[in-house]
Amino acid sequence: MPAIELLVRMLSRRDVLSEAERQRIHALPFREKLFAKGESIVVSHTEPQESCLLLSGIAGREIILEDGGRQITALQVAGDFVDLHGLVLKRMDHGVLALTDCQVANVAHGELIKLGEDMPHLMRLFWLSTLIDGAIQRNWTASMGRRNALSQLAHLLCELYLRLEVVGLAKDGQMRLHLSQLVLADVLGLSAVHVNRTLQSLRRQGLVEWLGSDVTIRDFDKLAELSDFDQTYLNLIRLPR
Amino acid sequence: MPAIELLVRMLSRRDVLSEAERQRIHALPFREKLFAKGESIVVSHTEPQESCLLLSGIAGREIILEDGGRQITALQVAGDFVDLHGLVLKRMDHGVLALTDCQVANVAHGELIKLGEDMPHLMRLFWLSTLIDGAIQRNWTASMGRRNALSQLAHLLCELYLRLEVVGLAKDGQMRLHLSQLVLADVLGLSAVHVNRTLQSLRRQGLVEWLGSDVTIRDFDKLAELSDFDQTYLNLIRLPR
DNA sequence: CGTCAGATTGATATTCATCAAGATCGGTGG
DNA sequence: CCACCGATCTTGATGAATATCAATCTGACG
Repeated sequence: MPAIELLVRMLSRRDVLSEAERQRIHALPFREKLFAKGESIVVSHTEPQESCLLLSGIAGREIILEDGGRQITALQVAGDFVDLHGLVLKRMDHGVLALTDCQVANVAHGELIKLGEDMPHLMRLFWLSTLIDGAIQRNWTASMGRRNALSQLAHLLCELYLRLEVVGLAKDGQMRLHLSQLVLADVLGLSAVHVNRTLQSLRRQGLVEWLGSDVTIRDFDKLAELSDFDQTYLNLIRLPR
Repeated sequence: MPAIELLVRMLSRRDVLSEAERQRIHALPFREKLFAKGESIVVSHTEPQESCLLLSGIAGREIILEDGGRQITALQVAGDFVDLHGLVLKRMDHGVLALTDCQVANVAHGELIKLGEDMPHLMRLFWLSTLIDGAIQRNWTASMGRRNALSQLAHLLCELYLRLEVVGLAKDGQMRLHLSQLVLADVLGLSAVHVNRTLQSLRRQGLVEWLGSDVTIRDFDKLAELSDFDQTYLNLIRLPR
């Protein structure tokens, strides 16, 4: 599968692509690049000239506070067009970090702008991709503000499961999440210790198994109920946009 | 000032608009509408056919949880293009509520799409507007996750001050925020009681005065320092986008 | 075999929520 | 003009959720 096909797949999940659009996307020139776990994919406060499509691995947007505290504000998985933001925002207000080894395809901003001007519908779909990020973000905000640690973690697992399923990386309740509890803590805004105890609670209730990086959702429905999960926000519907 | 001029002003703060673009925006047909405090501007899970530009007042995006808890995930002020989301996302995953009396200008989606197709640069600026919303959201996430109530509130006040200043609604440290502490609590993900005590602390430190709906920032720099505020994310820079 | 990152555990400290009771304030009807 | 009303703000007391600190344990890997 050519790298860029993942993008077609992600967009096709949300709208119908014409043959011409498909071809233009496949014609996009890109540079493949590898990042080891812990490396910065995009550095905060810089002005990137390319946008990167995540081909494999998990990346996180991070905001580092003055006191050294870190908040991961988003998780990106394969198929996500990480950093379309830079295309329009220019100067990054946050960094993107490889949370596992990551493979990305870099596409020059100029190419994307040209593509968008030629095919407004595709530009709207790129826009859509960032809006879905926004919708996810809103739901994280709701989780952090109004859910307890248990529901918050459960909600995150439901979300990640569905997102990975879309790109074929989750099935039958199973997925790989190579994330340490410390990273999870920075995602949820909790302490690592509390994440540990919260996870144990999910395990004790028989809802989740988490061995190394292999996660098994034992009972998605119960998990969804526990966390008041409503998947509307993931926009997993094919609509004319 | 014609209602739609606010939009021109908001965009001009981020990029240069050509005369042609200006004219096309002014030619946009719109319907003005009033919402009383407490009314829904956009109802969750519906599919709006128009996008609304907020002309005056304050609106909030809200997510209601099963247990009745509410999280306000964003505040919108005059000049904000509330609900451009609906244009591309179609089905709303959240509602927009008038937190004060609000005056809005509704523009049909069809008109916006046409405008965007004719003028790709304008479409990018609409996109930009939603990306700035996203950047703000990210920073709220960081605040909720990693800042204590005091810093979080201080951070919010710095942000609102700058955003209102852009549209001429804040000056010399003063702004009007007709928001109850209960609303503030739902914004910050705290209890109303705790918001009250946190506010008192800001007052005691001589950083903020809050009388009725008149807010005075006594010392913006200290407030910014206290909350580790970095305005990069508001994108208050005129750049070719 | 030693090392190191990550997971786990227990004890204690903080922050924040909850509950319940006044105090205040702006607006409204008589 | 005044009395009253509901909404909002304020305060105190108590409890729950989560953070912090400090060990210990585990498993992968050179």
